Amino acid sequence: MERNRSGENDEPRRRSPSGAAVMQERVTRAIERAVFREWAATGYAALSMEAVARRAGVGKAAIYRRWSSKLAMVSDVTTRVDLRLAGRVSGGSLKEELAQLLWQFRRLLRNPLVARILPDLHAEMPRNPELAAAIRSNVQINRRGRAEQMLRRAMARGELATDLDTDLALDMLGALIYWRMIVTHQVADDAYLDRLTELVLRALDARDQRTS
Amino acid sequence: MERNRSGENDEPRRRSPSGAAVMQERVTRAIERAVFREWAATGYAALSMEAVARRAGVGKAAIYRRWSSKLAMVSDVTTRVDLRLAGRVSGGSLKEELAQLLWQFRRLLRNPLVARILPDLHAEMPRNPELAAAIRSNVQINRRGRAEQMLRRAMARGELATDLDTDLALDMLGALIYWRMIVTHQVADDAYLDRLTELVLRALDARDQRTS
Amino acid sequence: MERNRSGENDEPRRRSPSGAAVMQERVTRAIERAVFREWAATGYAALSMEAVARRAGVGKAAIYRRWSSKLAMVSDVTTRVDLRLAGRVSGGSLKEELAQLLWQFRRLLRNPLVARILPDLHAEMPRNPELAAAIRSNVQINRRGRAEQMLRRAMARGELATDLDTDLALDMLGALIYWRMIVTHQVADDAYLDRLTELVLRALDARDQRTS
Amino acid sequence: MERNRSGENDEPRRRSPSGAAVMQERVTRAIERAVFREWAATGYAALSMEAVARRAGVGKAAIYRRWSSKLAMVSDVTTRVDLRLAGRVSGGSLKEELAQLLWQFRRLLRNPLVARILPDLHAEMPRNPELAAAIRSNVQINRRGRAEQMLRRAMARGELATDLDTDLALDMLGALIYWRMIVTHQVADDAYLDRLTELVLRALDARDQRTS
DNA sequence: TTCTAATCGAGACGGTACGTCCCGTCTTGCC
DNA sequence: GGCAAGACGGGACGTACCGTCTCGATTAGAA
Repeated sequence: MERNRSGENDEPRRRSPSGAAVMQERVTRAIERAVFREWAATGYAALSMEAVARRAGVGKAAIYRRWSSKLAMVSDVTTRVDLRLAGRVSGGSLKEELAQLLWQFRRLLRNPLVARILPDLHAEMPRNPELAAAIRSNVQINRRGRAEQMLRRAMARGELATDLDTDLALDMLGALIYWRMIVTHQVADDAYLDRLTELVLRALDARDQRTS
Repeated sequence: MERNRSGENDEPRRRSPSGAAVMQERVTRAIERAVFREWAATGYAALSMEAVARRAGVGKAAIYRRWSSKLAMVSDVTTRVDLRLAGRVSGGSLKEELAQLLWQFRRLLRNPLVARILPDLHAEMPRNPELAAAIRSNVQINRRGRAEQMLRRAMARGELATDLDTDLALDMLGALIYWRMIVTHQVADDAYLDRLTELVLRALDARDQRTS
Repeated sequence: MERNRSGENDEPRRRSPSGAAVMQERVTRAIERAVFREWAATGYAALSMEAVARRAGVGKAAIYRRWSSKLAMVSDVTTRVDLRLAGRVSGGSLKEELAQLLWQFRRLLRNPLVARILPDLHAEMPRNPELAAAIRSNVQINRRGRAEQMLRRAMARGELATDLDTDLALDMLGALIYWRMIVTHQVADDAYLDRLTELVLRALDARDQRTS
Repeated sequence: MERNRSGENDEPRRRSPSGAAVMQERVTRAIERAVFREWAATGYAALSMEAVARRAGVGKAAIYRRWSSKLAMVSDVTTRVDLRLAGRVSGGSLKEELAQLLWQFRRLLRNPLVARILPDLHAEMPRNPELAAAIRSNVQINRRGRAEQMLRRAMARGELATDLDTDLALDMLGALIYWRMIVTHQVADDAYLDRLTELVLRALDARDQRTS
């Protein structure tokens, strides 16, 4: 497992433009790029701050000035991926919206970086309350909020009972794909998602309003 | 993140019994215990052989004599734990058996060592094919097998349709509790398990045969 | 043979002065002191880099950054000590200068560090050409040179024959005290040095010029 | 620096002859042979008990049953060499006996094993009182005693003054050769020994009785 | 001749040190 | 004041020996 040697950094090192706080931004970008490259090359556990700094052509201090630890850096960088990969959910029926949600989630989990860092984050959470809080507020609530809105819209349309067990319903939307892809590492192809959609609708006792 | 200091090992160090080749067995046990405790405390990536040796009151060589690497040690030791914690499932109806299964799974995940080790394991699997294979064959298949037998018994009793989507059904049995307890760290109290039981039965389109 | 335990280092660890690149110099000094202390306590063969680092309150890397091996460190550090301990020799007569030389040498050998390090050095020399060369050029030639000048001055004054066997004479000046103090570990008190002075003068066939 | 591998021992391993306490003797011999071979191959510092045991085809316990440490083993084995190399001193005159003594000493110090282990012993003595006592009683007193008898014979013959400073005289006999060969590593050829003989006689104020 | 005690080779035991790498912090001098 | 560079103390890596201890087999001398 060969690492970078001195001078093998990927950044062009043009200091001259001499703008202002432009440099800091450039440094940040260079670090982010380096994190992704190193991560892909070595995996999370073997990802060393030294290698990231070397690859980015940056001092270690510049990294620690921005993030307090490898995990913090990595989870922050990851968050950007998450947001970029998330999309809007809208459609005429619960079934359509549900399918969009599941497909989006699958797309997210198919991103190799996400698939590798998510379990790391979940594993670290019980050992690291601050991280846990950050993840919960930034990622889960966000995602859960969007799913909840979808359910509420379906209730408003009469597709779902208004006394639905929302809590449990929301768990179902994330749990099965995560379990399938991250925990048991089985395939989750289109057919599986179709079957899963039907299962969820059945479990939620959904009624199709359009055909009535 | 506090580690052991010199002399803080957990083993009583009684050499005197002096029986036979008992010592080697005792050393092995001490190492296994230490692996679990260290793992729970620091996580897989930060699990150091030195800390394990220190905690077990053992020389590093004694560990390397048994396993060639951290991975080998960890995947060997891991395969022992699940079997010990698993129980039997039997009862008159699908609902009863399902409840037993869910309660057992919750008991397993409430074990702090397991709760901390499992996500680490899943995080490590995609980076480590050998470990993944070991886990899959020793743990998951075993557990999935027991759940599948439960479903088959219910089919035989007429509680489930014989064309049931078993694959998806099995996912449901593990996914939600795991998601709830390990991924999102929400509470999974008795009421939640009750609601979950009902949800699963509804999703599987189960029919209660006793009342007919 | 007790070694240092954690925290028992001899250095006060005051980082605050914060002057300039003073730190590197301070670290170097601390290592040198530690080398001498450890050497005297355990001998060259048992001198471990870890013990030196511990005693100096320094990381091992700080040592290896300065010297590539134990030998390099030791032979470099050694060459500094002799010069500091040497003194001037001057006086009206050969007898007086000779006495000064012997007393100086005794003072050197009475330094416990020197008394323990010198024989180690001589023991190591035949096994280690580089060390031998370093010692020879830095220490022995220096010392021998000063003694030779003393003899030449005595010749100029007519106290010694000009065809004196200088080689042998120089051996005599060092050999007996070393043998007495280092090899056989007998006492070398003032009376002994007086008797030795007379013996040397007799062996060299010296003539006192002042009384003529 | 290649060492022995398992099975590469030099001893034929014939247990069958089944004599009596013959085995212990055979083991002892095998160890001694192995010590010399290893020593020659690696030097004292790198001489490991494991390698000696391996080379001798013997368990480590068999060595430690005989000697308490590497140094004890080595100095014991060395002693046998010393005794074998020592000879008698006898002749008609002090000059002749003195020459014999010096030549014998040179022969001893020319033995590479002796030349390497003697300084090790002297270096270890101040750190190891037991070893010091053993060396002093077994080696030095022995040797010093033989030299003293030579001086007494010379006094009886009238070649030396009866009020001779014996202490100092004895030092001279050992000091210069040791200094020359072991400490400064200069050559000590026949011419040097001749000159040294003359120097000693002059220092002792010896009178040749045969020509008078 | 049988039994008991000692010794054998083998190798596991708890340790220490090796020289290297990386951690996260701190210092320096350039820009 | 942020930057890159890199030294700092620290700790873990996997290996080699240390000196001790345990093992079952072999050998010893006394009963």
